[in-house]
Amino acid sequence: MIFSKSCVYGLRAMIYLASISREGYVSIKGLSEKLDISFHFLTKILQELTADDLLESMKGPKGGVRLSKSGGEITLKEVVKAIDGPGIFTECVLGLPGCGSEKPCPMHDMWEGTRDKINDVFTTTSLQDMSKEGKAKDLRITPDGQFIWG
Amino acid sequence: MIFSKSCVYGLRAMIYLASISREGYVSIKGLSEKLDISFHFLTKILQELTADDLLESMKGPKGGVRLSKSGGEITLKEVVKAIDGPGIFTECVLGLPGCGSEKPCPMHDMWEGTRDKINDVFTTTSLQDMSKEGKAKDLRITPDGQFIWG
DNA sequence: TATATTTAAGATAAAATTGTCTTAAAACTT
DNA sequence: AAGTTTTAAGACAATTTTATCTTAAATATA
Ligand code: FES
Ligand code: FES
Repeated sequence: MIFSKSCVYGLRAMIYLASISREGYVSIKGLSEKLDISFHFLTKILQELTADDLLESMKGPKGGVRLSKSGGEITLKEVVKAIDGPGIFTECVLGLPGCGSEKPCPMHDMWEGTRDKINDVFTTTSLQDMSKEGKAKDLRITPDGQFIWG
Repeated sequence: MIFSKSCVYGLRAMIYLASISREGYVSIKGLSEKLDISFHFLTKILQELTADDLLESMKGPKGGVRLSKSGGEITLKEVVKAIDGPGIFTECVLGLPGCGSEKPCPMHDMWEGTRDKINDVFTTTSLQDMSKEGKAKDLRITPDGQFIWG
């Protein structure tokens, strides 16, 4: 798997949040049921996104989370970086420290272009792009496919 | 990290093996010292590659491992598949089962092209390509940079 | 103010990955 | 044939990731 499970769960949640109104907060409990993710685990992941200012949270009744800015202003890269860190966009594919800075590894040249492509597509794609795509074509964001947009 | 540590160690070892003669076997002990990888851990990884017929092994004095075919005939993809499995070349980036086969996920279209690029570059690059590159330019394949080609 | 709801934070547990150690089996050397 | 070297295999341990559970803090509502 290219991303950690935490990261995948975070992406699913963020794409869903981008598909709904940002008026008011969405409870994590409700989110976890809708997306079929463990409530406590999802809570932790969303806390990371809140700490990274991609989400705003509110305690108490009527509390929950919501995107801190419009879905069109949040890139997939921001979400991945907040959860898995920037590694996939920057690290040496052979795990050597300081990719490119000093002597690179043999795979550097073949990998750099691919990594740039990954970086480009995650930088230029927003949560809104994904939620529009998913909603328009009624695509899956849960394994069982029971998820319903809107 | 895009690949597991096992996979990275396996790639480093295979690239090095492609840089030397296939006459005779190379002891894993010597390999592990040269590459600065735990002997027992490396042994396990190379066993997977042997089971996958990318390496041949021989027990006893003068024993060790060697590439089962020339470095030009083994692709990076084969090595990755043997250790980490085919996931990165085939799986849904959102972790959903059966990417593309039934309803895809919202990220499918943006990801498929990128994944194809990863697949292409790992399919068209051989161990020999990497060992030639590394040897010609004296590049690193260990973190400390103490590794010496040849 | 008291109570219920909900996130925050951190302790704990389970599972997967990474790493080490021991014993067995095979092949060479003497 | 006996002893040494080396991979094979699997038990064991440490670490990281994933998941659960408990308590605290904040907010709304009655
Ligand atoms: S140094 Fe290895 S990918 Fe850049
Ligand atoms: S279905 Fe998600 S990437 Fe193909």
